[in-house]
Amino acid sequence: MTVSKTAEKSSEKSGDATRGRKDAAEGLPEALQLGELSEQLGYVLKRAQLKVFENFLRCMASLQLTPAQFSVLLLVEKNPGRNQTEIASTLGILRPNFVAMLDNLESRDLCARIRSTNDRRSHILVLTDKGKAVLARAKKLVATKHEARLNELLGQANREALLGMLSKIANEF
Amino acid sequence: MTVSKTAEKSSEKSGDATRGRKDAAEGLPEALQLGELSEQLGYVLKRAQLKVFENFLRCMASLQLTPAQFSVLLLVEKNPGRNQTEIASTLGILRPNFVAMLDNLESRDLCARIRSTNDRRSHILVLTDKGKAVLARAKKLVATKHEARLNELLGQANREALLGMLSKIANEF
DNA sequence: GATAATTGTTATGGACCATATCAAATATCG
DNA sequence: CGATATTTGATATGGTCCATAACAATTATC
Repeated sequence: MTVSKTAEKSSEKSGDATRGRKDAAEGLPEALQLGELSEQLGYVLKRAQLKVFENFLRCMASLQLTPAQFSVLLLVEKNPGRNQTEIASTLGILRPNFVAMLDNLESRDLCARIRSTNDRRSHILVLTDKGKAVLARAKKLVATKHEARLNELLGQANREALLGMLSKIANEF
Repeated sequence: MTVSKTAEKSSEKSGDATRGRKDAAEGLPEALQLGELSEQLGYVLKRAQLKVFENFLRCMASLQLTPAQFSVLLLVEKNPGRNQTEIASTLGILRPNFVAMLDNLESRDLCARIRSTNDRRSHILVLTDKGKAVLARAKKLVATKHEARLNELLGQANREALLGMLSKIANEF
C-alpha cells in the first residue's frame, strides 16, 4: 500500500476529520471505542487478572507478600516434606527461577531449606514458625479484604461459578 | 525458629517420613495437594489466562500475531485517526513501550504512522491494506479456532456469563 | 513572546520467564 | 563392584514485558 507519510488530503476517507487536535475546539476527551475488544475473552481475562493481582498486593502490603510468594507458602504448608523441584513444578515455576524466590523467603525467615537425609541432593522445604504465623495472617487478610470484596462485587454464587469456569479453562483447555 | 539445617531426627513431626526418596520403594509420583490454592481466585485466574493466551498464540501461529498486537490492530481499525498516545493508553500500554511495538507492526506493513497536519507532534495511526487483510483473517481464526473452543468447553451461555463477570472485575474492582 | 505542557522517542532498570550448564549426589546397568 | 546416566539445586545468561526519567520538537498558555 505504501501509505503516504503526510496525511495530505486525508486521501483515506478518514474516519472524521471533524475532530481537530484537542477535540473540535472543545468537548470531552472523546473516549475510544473498544469495539470487539470487549468481547475478546483473552483481553478481558488479562485485564481482570491484573486488577485482582493489584488488589491482592494492596491487601498484602503490610505483610509484603506477592501472589507467587503466597502460593509458595500455601503449598509448602499443605505439603510438608517436599523438595524444591516438587513445589516449584506444581506451581509452574522453573527450578532456576525458584532459587531466588526461596532465597528471599528464607532470608525473611518465612521458610527454610533442610538437606534431606534420604537424598542428600534435595532440599526439603518447611515453614518456620514465623512463616506459619505470617501465612495465617495472610490468609485472614485475603479472606476478609480480598475475597470478600469479590463476593460483594459478584455475589457468592457467581464467584463460585466464576471459579469453576476458570478452573475448567486452566485444566482442560 | 532457626530450623536446624540437617533434618536430624526429623524433629518436626515431619508430615510423613513414609515416603522415602522416590516414593517408598515404588508407586506413583504422588501428586501434591493444591489445597486452598485451588480456591484462590487470583491463582486460578492467572493460570486460566496463561492457557488462553497460549492457545491464542497457537491459533495465530500462521499470522504471527500476539494478543497485544491483535488488540492494537483491532483498536486502530475501530478508531481511525487517533494518535499513539490515545491508542496506547486505552490499552494500558505506556507510551515508551508502545514505540517498539509500532515499529514492529509498521515494519511488517500492517499499520502506518502518519504525521498529523493539525498537530505535527502526533502520529495518526492507520491500518494498511495488508493490515486490514491480516486483521480480517485473524478475526476469523480467533472466531473459528479460539473462541469456538471455549464455547465447546463452557457452552455459549456460560462463556457469556464468564465474560460478563470478568468485565465487571476489570472495570469495577 | 517567555514559559509550560504534550508527543514521540531513547535509555535504562526491574520483574518475570526460559535455556544451557555445572557439581554433587544418586540411580542404573553391565 | 564400577562406569555411565540421571536428578537436584544452583549459576549464568538472554528475552520479554513493564515502569521511570529525560530529551527534542511542537504546541498551548499566560
